[in-house]
Amino acid sequence: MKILVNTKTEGNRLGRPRSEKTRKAILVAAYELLQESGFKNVTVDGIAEKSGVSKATIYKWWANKSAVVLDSFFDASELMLQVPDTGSIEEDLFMQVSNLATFIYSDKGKAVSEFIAEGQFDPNMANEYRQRYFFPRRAISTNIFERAIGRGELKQDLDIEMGIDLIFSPLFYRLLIMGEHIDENYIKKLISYVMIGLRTNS
Amino acid sequence: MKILVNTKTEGNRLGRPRSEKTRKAILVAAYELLQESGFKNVTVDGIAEKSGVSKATIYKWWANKSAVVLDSFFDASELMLQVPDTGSIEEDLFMQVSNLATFIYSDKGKAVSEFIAEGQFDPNMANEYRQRYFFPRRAISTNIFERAIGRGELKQDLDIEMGIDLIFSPLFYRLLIMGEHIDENYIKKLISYVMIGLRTNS
Amino acid sequence: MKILVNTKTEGNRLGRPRSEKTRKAILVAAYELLQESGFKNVTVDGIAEKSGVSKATIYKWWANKSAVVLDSFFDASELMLQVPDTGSIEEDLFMQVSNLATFIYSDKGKAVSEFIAEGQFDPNMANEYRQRYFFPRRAISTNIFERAIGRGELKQDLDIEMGIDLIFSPLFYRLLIMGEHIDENYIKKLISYVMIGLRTNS
Amino acid sequence: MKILVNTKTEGNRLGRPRSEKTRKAILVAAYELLQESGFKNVTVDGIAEKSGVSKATIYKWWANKSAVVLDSFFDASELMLQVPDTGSIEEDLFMQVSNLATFIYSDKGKAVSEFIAEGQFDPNMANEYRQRYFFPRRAISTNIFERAIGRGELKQDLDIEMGIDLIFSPLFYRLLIMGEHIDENYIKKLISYVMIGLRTNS
DNA sequence: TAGTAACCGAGACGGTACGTCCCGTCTTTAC
DNA sequence: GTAAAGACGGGACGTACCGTCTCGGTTACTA
Repeated sequence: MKILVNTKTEGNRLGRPRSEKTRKAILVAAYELLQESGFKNVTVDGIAEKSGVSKATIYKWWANKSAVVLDSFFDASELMLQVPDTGSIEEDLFMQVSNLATFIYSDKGKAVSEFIAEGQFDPNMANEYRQRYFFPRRAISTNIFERAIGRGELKQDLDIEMGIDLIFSPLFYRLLIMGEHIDENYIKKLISYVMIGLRTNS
Repeated sequence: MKILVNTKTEGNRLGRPRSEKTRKAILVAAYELLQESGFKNVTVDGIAEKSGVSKATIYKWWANKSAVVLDSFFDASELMLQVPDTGSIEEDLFMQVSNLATFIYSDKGKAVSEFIAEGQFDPNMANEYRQRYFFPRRAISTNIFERAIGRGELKQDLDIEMGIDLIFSPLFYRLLIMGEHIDENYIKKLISYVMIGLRTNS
Repeated sequence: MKILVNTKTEGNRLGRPRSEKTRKAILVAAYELLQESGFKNVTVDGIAEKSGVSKATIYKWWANKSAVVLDSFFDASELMLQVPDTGSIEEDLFMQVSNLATFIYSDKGKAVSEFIAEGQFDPNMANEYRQRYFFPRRAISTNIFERAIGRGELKQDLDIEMGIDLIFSPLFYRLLIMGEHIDENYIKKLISYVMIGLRTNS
Repeated sequence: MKILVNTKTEGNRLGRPRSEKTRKAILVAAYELLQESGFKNVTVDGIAEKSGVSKATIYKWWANKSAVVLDSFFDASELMLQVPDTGSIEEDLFMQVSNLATFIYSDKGKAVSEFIAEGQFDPNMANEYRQRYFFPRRAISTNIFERAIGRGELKQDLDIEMGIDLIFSPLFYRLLIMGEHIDENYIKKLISYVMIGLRTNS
């Protein structure tokens, strides 16, 4: 499931092997700069200086600034995705959405909206974070919905993809377009509204 | 309702008045470049050259590139917002959402996602397009919802803001994050799912 | 006779005029760096930093490092070319050659051999210093020879170009290829040897 | 007389001996690149790739790019220096100078001026080509002059070094500074002019 | 015939400079 | 005062080549 930006098939043994220390130094520097200054203000020169690595080395392994920074983000987020399983679809979804919301509004999470923004101008980047960030999260939600269907809580013929869209998209709409935070009440109400339409008896 | 980027004009009377021809030339050039090359590839030098206007003049009236280009977009979209009123909430919403979707996926509309993207790095810009683009559209939706409540179609105590979020946010989620188009069937199904939760009898 | 690298026809009046201060700052910085570090170690970044001018400005007016540095050299050498006229061809030539030798072996003059060197890889540069440095000097020598012919000292049908070559080329041969200095005795002996072949009665 | 760049070999016996095949491959590749692209455009990476040898190996045996390329030049020029002996100083010198001129203006010989150029910035290199290229040639000229003195053609107390300078330096002056070719007539005239000054009866 | 020292290919790496691009500001003259 | 023309400082970009290094693997003397 995890798609890496660059590893160049580990099986190569010819020549001097890539320095793990260097790779890590780059990612750490990139991530720190991202936290300090935000995506727009991170520069490759800056990463090079901070990490003590030459620009050429950075450009050898990553296509451009976006690629390094994105990679540094995933490298830093040791992202044990939790799979909520409380027995109630509302509970499960609430946990997942509010965890996500908490992260997205946190210092560490503010990069997410910057990545989405940059992704509008850089299709490769967009594809990358979709694969590495959003798809794994949607997979968990799919699981949550499937279990709920199995328990008879939700319609048998439910369009799960749309269910997920309904639950998560307001979060990003508020974040990206309205520029507003949402709170727990909003999430609870949202879930309760949506669930009515998805239930067995509706 | 319409908020302009720059007018400051009103009360000034001394000296040569601002040339309307120049203003228009800038906006037209900016808009054409936006269509041709996308937001990122528009440059102020480019606008100046294409319009035969000096850069100083552009910077005199607009704060930066984003401001001109955004303004050119609104100047070009002679945007008579239509207020659907079919007597059915589903019909009204379907019209509004599918119009919006059609636009957003069109050549002219692709700028919207670029503006949202740039807005993540430029709060002023974000505020600007919110005021000029999104709030007017939400106002119409509010009207649609209020009429439906009045007709008894929807709950009396409905949280209209959240209703609007539920209907519109999947469109942008798919656009900005999933990078996918949505079709009429998606919109219809979406509205039908959501409406169940908002109806009087639910 | 003087051929300038770049002035772009003084008659232009539109737009902000080129800053003489900036031009001078660049040339001064370039010349100082040339003296301090030698041609190879001069960098455009260095000139930019030392002069407080942006690299873009430098590259706007000069094609590359060589062009600026060469220009700075001529700008610094306020080169009142002296035309010796002692009444004796030997005296005249001795003055000219030993002046040249003194300069070429001085700190300021060591750039000349670096320019010639660089000229082997950059035909434009070679042409430039030929026009600005060598041709004017040869013109003076031509004058010296012509006067001597007029006085009857030298053959009427003398190949003046070759005469000049014979007098000056050993200087550069010793400088560029043998890497040796020549002294006054060498010059005197050289002139006396050559003159025998060029005299009327030979 | 022949001074090699690197041999250091002599006394070593332990370990794997240096591969002659590798040495030759490097020199051949370097020389071909020199011919194709000129000195400035030869890169060590290029030599390594073309020869199938690693950069480290190149740097193990030569100090830098200049050293390899210069060495490749001498390796390629199987330079049986001919010693003209026609019985006439004019004839002997004409043969030597015109041979040199022909070479210097040929494709293979254009490297000479590039070496001289590079030598201005790299004293080691300058010393190297002086020892390997110019001194052997001057030795032959010395021989020619000495024989002529022995035959009574030239002055007994002739400054031979200066005689050689006078004959050869115009060739390089024209090549390096004027950027011009010289032809047979030039050489003949040059020799006849110079000889007058050097003869017994002058 | 086994050790071992030196050789060698592959290629990663730090460093330094390059020349380009675009931003937003400033400085002229012309209207 | 408005405007065109265009010079300018700043700052980042991505590229190129240098010379050094670190691996794994090879080769041929010497014990």
